[in-house]
Amino acid sequence: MTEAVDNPVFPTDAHNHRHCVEEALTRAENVCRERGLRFTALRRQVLELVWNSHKPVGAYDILDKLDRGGKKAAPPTVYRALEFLIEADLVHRLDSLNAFVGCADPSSSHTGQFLICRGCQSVAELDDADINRLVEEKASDLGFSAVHQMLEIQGLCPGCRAANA
Amino acid sequence: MTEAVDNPVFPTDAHNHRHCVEEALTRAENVCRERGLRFTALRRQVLELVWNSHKPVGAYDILDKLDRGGKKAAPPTVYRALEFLIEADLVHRLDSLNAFVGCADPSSSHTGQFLICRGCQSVAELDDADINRLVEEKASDLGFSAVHQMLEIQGLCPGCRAANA
DNA sequence: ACAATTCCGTTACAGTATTCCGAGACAACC
DNA sequence: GGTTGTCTCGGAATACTGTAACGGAATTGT
Repeated sequence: MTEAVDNPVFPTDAHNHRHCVEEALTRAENVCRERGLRFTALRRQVLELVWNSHKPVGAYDILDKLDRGGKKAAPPTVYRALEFLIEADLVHRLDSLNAFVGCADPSSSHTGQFLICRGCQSVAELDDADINRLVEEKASDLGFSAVHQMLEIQGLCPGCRAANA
Repeated sequence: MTEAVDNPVFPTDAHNHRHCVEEALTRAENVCRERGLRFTALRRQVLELVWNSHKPVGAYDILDKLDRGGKKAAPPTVYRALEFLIEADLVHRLDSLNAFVGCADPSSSHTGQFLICRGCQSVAELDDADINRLVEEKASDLGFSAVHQMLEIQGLCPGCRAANA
C-alpha cells in the first residue's frame, strides 16, 4: 500500500494534458504579474512548447517547433526566453540531459530535485523538504553555505518498472 | 565548534598538492590492477591533468595541455580516456559545469554528491550515507526505483565565505 | 607465432550555447 | 507629444562540448 497511487507525481497516461498546459500558462501569467515581469508572446510560446509533454525538451527542439511568423528563429531567441523562464522559476534545466522541463509550482522553495525515468524519459519534480533540510545541514556542517542545489535521480518510474517486470 | 576544521573536505591553501596527485595516481594503479583494467600512459596522463587542481577541468582544457609526443591530441582521445576513468570511478563529471574532477575515494559507494564553490571554483565530494539513504527512500516511496543520483550543491566554501565577510 | 581483443590517432561532424550588433517595443517622465 | 532610458527581440557569426566511424597499433591469451 505504499505505492504512490494517490499521489501521481508521474502523470497517468490518461490525464488531460491540454489542461496541464492551460494551468501552467495561467500560473505563469499570475506569477509574472505579481512580480512585475513581462510575460511576452515569445516567452509564452516557449513555455507552452516546454509544457507540451512531461518529458524534458532540448533547446533546439523548441527552436524547431517555434514559429515566429512563418520564419525560423535563431538560437539566442530561444535561450533568452528560457533564461527568463528559469529565472522566474517557471522552467527548470536538467543538467544531466541538457534539457528543460516546466515547473508545476513556481511558488515553492525550489531546490530542484528530479526523478528522471530512463524508460519513458518522463520527469517528475520532487521539492522534498526533508531532503532539502538534510542537504542544507550537511553542507553547513562542513562550513559550506549552499546557495543552490540540484538533485537528479535517474531510474525507472512506476509505469516503466511494471512494464519491465 | 562545529566548523569542519578537523575534516578539511576543502583543501587548505597550503596543502602539498604534488602529494595529492601522487596519491591519486597510485590509488588508480591499484584500483586498475585489482579490477583487471589497463591503466595506460594516456589514461594516466589524463588523470594527472584532472588532478592538477581541485577545480573541475573541462575536456578541452585537458586537450590543450595534453602532450602526445609533441603533437596535439584530438577530442575523442580525451573523451575516451575520461569515459574510462569515470567508469572506473576515478573521475566524476559535474553536469552543471560540463567539467571533470578527480575522485578521492574510488572504492566507496559513489552516488555523486558535490559541493561546488562559486568563489574559488573548487569542488569537494561528499558521499554522505544519510543523504543517499533518504533520497533512495523518498524515491521508492513514490514507486520510483533509483539507479543513479547526482547532487550538485553550489555555494561558498569556508574560505571564500570568510573572504567575502 | 597467431588470433582476438582492446586501445588509440584522425577526420569529420553533430549538438549545445554564447557574443555581439542593431533595431524595435515599451514605460516613465518632462 | 516628444524624449529618454530600459527591456526585448531578430539575426549572423562563432565558440564550446561531445560523437561517429574507420583503420592501424599495441596488448593479451593461447
